[in-house]
Amino acid sequence: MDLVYYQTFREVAVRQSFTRAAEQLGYAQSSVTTQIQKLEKEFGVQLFERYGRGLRLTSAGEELLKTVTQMLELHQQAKEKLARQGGGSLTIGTIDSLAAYYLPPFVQRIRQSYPELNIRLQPDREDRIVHRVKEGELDFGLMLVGEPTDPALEWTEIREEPLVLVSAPDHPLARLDRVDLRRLGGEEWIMTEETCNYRIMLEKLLRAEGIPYRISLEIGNPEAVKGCVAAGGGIAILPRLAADAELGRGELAALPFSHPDLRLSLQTCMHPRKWVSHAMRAFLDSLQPAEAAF
Amino acid sequence: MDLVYYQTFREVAVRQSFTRAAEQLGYAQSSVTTQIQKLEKEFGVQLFERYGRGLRLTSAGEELLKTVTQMLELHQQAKEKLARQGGGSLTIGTIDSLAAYYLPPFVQRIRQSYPELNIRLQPDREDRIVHRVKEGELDFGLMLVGEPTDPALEWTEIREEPLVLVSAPDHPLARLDRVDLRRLGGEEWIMTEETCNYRIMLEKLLRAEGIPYRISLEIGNPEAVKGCVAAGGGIAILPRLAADAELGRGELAALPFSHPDLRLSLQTCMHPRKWVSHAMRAFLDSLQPAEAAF
DNA sequence: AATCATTATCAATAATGTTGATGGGTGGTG
DNA sequence: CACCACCCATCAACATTATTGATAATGATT
Repeated sequence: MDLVYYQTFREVAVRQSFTRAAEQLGYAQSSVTTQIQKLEKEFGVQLFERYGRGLRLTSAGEELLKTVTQMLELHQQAKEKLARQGGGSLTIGTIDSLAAYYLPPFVQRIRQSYPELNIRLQPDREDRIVHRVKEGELDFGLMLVGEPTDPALEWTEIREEPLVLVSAPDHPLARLDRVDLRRLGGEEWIMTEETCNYRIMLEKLLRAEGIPYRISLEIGNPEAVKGCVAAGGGIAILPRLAADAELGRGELAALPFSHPDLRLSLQTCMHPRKWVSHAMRAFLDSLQPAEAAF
Repeated sequence: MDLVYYQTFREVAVRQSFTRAAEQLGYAQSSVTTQIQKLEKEFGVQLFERYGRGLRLTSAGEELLKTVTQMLELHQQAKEKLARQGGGSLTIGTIDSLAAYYLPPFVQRIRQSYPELNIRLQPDREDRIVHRVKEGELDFGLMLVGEPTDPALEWTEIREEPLVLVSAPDHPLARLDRVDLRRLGGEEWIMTEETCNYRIMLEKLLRAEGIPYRISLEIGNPEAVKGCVAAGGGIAILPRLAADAELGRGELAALPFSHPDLRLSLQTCMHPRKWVSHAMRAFLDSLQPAEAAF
């Protein structure tokens, strides 16, 4: 049963006239008759009593009118809702550091623009995020990578994100003017999980250069890593944004070290055929640094 | 937008597959594709993300699914409701006497069979009932008539209803063995309204026979008529069912009078093209005395 | 009885829905 | 890596359904 029939039915009921309903809706009068007949056949009851001077809903018709009004209402609401794309949900997979130190302001902003939006921020390991984006469980992923890790996904760089080596403020290395790669030999490391991109990058570099190292502690949580480093448990590599606060407060020291191969960037990844809702588009755009007008 | 599209959409969403939804609904797979595309065009959003290994609702799709489920639910309910014809209303116009002494048991019975039915019992004058039945304001009328008063309506006789002349128990006429027409000359009458059918019949008869009479009191309410008669205010004509209780208790006396022209019958009247709901049909049938099986 | 206003009917036409064949993409397998 | 199995998209032919204008039928009004 077509919804336009219901609309016609309602119009006829309201105007108490086939003719005027037809005019109103831009139909020929005969079409209205046909449509109402279809409805009456569908439901197996008469909906109107056709008297000479006018129409009257039968009691069955009155019942149907109630339902039809609700249905048209629902349809209208659905249309508006989907058009605005205000509702719905946005499921983002990201890593702890970004969830804690990068995303909050953006999330707050999108919540203001789309109050009905249901946002899920799911911290996870990078490899799982990539997998879940491919499966469609996540609308998109946001993480720190050197290079896109999966060519089947669509990667967009937002900005470069510096890495820092951190130690306790009283660590011997922290007193040097410059720390070069070889000076790191033999240090005790506190590392994030094996799946962590920048850990992978660091290990690769150390191995390539033949620098000996020992991972005395592996912790999946960057907060805990910082705590252990501050307590003198070893040195660690972290995205600068994850350590900024502690560095500022002098709870951690940033080693004067840099290496061209340790370049990380903040990137989003999504399925190449992902359908992007208004809200998601807005969110993604908000992540992009403003570009110069031209 | 056809409701079958919504059904298809729901099926696809549930089965996570165009192909299986098509099988389930008896469509070709291409039809399902087309239908979903129509929906996506209608709402201007993508409803499914087509990944290689399966489908996934977009957040817009999830929103729509909620609405669609409600709409299909509503439609289903409406269909059942109208098929049962359980709900709806039944508006009956009738006269006081019948509303008070005849209809109650039938009304109770139909309320049990159709608990959702909204019954309105509207006491009114006979002429107004006929008018309102013609206008469609009433589903049908039930009244006492000698002959159908309006040929434009469809009249159905339920049974004959005797009329009785009543007086106070101590009235001189009440002591006679038989009262014939002429003995009524000069009596004081308490009458119902001018529009009352049996009053009209009586007056016509009295005039035709040249019997003098005086209407000392005209009361639209049969209860009040009985009260005034019992108080010795005069004699009155009433349907027997309206006086039965008082006659049994000896509060009123039935004069031993009868006349072949004073014949009344209980009849329903309705518009000839009235659409009769299940409930109304059942009610009308219940009024009819059981017929001999044959 | 004639007129007015309204709904119903009907056949022609327009619009829409459905289908089977086919193409293209994806993921799993040897 | 090529192959297969699976799935959705596309397309043109076809089937079905909706719409229309003309006209008939009906009931109310005068």
